[in-house]
Amino acid sequence: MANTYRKGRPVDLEGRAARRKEIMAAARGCFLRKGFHAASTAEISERASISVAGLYQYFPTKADLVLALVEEDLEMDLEWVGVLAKAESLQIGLTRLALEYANDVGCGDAVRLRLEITAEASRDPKIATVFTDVETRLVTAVSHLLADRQAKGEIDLALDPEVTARTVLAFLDGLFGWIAVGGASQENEAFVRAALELMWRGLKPAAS
Amino acid sequence: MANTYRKGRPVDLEGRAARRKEIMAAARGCFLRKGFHAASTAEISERASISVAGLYQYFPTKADLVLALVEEDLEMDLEWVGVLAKAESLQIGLTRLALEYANDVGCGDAVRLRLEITAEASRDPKIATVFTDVETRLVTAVSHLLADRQAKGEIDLALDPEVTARTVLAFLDGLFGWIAVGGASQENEAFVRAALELMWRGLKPAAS
Amino acid sequence: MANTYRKGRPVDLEGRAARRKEIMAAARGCFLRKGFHAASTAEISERASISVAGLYQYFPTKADLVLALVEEDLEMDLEWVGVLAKAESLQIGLTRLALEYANDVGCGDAVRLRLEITAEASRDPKIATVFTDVETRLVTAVSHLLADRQAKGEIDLALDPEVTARTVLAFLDGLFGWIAVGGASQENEAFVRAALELMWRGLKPAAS
Amino acid sequence: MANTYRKGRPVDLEGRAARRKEIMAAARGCFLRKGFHAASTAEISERASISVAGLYQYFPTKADLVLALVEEDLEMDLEWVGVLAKAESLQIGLTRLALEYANDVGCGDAVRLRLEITAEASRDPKIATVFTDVETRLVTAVSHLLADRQAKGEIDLALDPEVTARTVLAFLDGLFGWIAVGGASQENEAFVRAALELMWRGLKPAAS
DNA sequence: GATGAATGAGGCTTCATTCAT
DNA sequence: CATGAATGAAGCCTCATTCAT
Repeated sequence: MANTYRKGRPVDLEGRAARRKEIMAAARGCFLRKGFHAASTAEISERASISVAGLYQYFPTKADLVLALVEEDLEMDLEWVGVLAKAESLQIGLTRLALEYANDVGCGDAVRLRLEITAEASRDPKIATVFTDVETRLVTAVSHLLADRQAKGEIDLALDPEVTARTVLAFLDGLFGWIAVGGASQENEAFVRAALELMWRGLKPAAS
Repeated sequence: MANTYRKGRPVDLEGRAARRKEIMAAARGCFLRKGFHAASTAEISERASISVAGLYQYFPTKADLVLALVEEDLEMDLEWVGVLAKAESLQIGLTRLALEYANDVGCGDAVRLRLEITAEASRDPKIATVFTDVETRLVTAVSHLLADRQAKGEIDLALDPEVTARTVLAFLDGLFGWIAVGGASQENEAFVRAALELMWRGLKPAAS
Repeated sequence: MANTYRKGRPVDLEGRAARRKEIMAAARGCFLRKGFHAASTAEISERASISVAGLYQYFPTKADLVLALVEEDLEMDLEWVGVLAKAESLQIGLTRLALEYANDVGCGDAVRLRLEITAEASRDPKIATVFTDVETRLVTAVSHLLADRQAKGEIDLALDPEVTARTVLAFLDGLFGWIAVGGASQENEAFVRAALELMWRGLKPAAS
Repeated sequence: MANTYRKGRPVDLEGRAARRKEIMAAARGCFLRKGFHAASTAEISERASISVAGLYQYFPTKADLVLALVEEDLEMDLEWVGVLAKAESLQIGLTRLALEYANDVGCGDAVRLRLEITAEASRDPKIATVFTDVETRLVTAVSHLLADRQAKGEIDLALDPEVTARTVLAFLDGLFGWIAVGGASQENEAFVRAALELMWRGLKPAAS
């Protein structure tokens, strides 16, 4: 009945997806330790327990692997916005998220990879496209979030949502960047609190 | 007075230093367009109008060339602090500096190179050392600057100078980073003004 | 009469043979455009609408595929001899055949493939064997043809049939080779006519 | 005085040219035994007693090496024409040249390489260009040669020099091709004599 | 019988670096 | 000091082939 029958060995979609993830995880590790250019396909495939030729059945090019990783990484930012939207207040939610981030070792990795991504985006046009695309969506999402919080009286109504969204995002980028490069120390928590506090003084409605 | 006499042909110290600078300038251009790893010594030496072997008489290793560039680049940050110290007010000086920066094309390059440096610092220990060293000095300098301005009533006395210094530096890093990768557009000026304004709301003394 | 009964699912001999031909046709196209070594099994199997693994069920090795193609190609030469044998006169038949050949685009392909075959025959012993074998048969066939025509007074009786057969074959090889690599132009017809005319002057009985 | 002075180690023009020749000789051997595609740069450089990287200082690409060889090889054909022009009669000169060729082992190699070149010319546009270019020059040269010999009464005046030039060249290509692939046997001499004799019957003035 | 998945071996090319001139 | 020449190691990618499904 079904005409989707195809002769021969059926495609193992699950297996392929899993292997793909494995490769991407391995690649993330390598890129993290060496950067996109210094990490070799041999290294990546070894860490992924696959042959080099096998790797090329999942990603037609090293550049494509990088690109997939970049996309995946950038998409994660959008998830934060969703999390923040559900928080009782933006300040509380943001602080919680930032602290969680500052203390998790894996998150430091994510930030360091982001650094490499940003650097590469300023050279490779394809990566730049993906980068700019996600960035635009991110700004929009945060704009809406801020507008929402303005309506709730958490943020000064005089601030333009979009410009402020960019400002906040830039600020967070800088903040996490400093934490990631300095290495996660115990002082990070104090630093994060102070920095967010300062930002918040700029965001909240002018004292009536 | 001291006997500086030396046998043989005198070394042309000036010439050497000049050539060194030329090489570093050429290297900066290459690293900017390709990154530290993707830029080759052949490429660099060609841009510097020198043979590849000649390059090795000024820098024993490609890594050393990178390091020299990193140091030079980071030192420039310290100069800003000096400039800011002489401004009539920190807010005015900072705004002027930031706008100047946002509009200059060459400065976008500097920021993009900084991105590469930061990314590399998170991997190479030697670069990390230089990086952290300059960072520390920078924090100290900005701390003093802030303390100075606190004394003049420009900044809230409740803020701890050192932590605030880090916060401000992180914020500026994020700000310039966003400008650099987005490409210098005309909207940059509005963005910079808004962002600094927001930061300033957080820094200035609480309305009495 | 003989008991041809066989257990299990009967083999679809026709289907197999057809598929084999398809693969060979696809391979011919690829080898033509890239040569034996540069054409990949992936490319061939794609053109043949079969999986790479599937290809290996028809030909145990790429070399075997090449060999099969070589055999098929060389056998075609023998067919010409048959055609020529039926012509009213050798000169007329040969001219007709040559012109037909020179004007057909597909025949240019055949000649170009023959070039590759000859080149490969000078290296690979297996191909050389097939090549020499067919060549020998060809020479024999043409020898008989020539002897036959000698008897009819079309060709000088002083010429040794075998040596002359080789000469004629070599001449035709050269002729078609020049046409094939030069690309089929309208001048080809004049060239073919002139060349055959010259050859014929050498073959026909000395003016009595 | 001379302003051609250049600092540093002077270029060893002789040495470079010699090395270049060595590499080309090695490449010729490899290409002969395996063909352009099957012969590897590793193999070639080993036979040339140079590192693989070193090879790339003389030829920027394997394709360039092939091209250089093709050019060199094709140019040799033009030299024959010069030799033939000085012969007492075209028939004598050609026979001498052909026999010399048929008996020399190295010449068989040259013909086999020519086969590969012709095959490759039908695919690679660059090689095709060189090929066609030399071919054109060759036809012109032989045309002049034939016209010259026509004036001396050696060749039938009714024959068009250019078309005949192509015919003769095609014939010789075919002839040498058959000799080269069959391997140099003792019967070659008889074959060559008979073939040339046949051709000559077609060329010489009609018996008065 | 036919397909998807996997892989060792190898191909071309480039790189950072050295050494003689 | 500066250049030409050379090279081992490595990088990305492809190939012919096998094997489980």
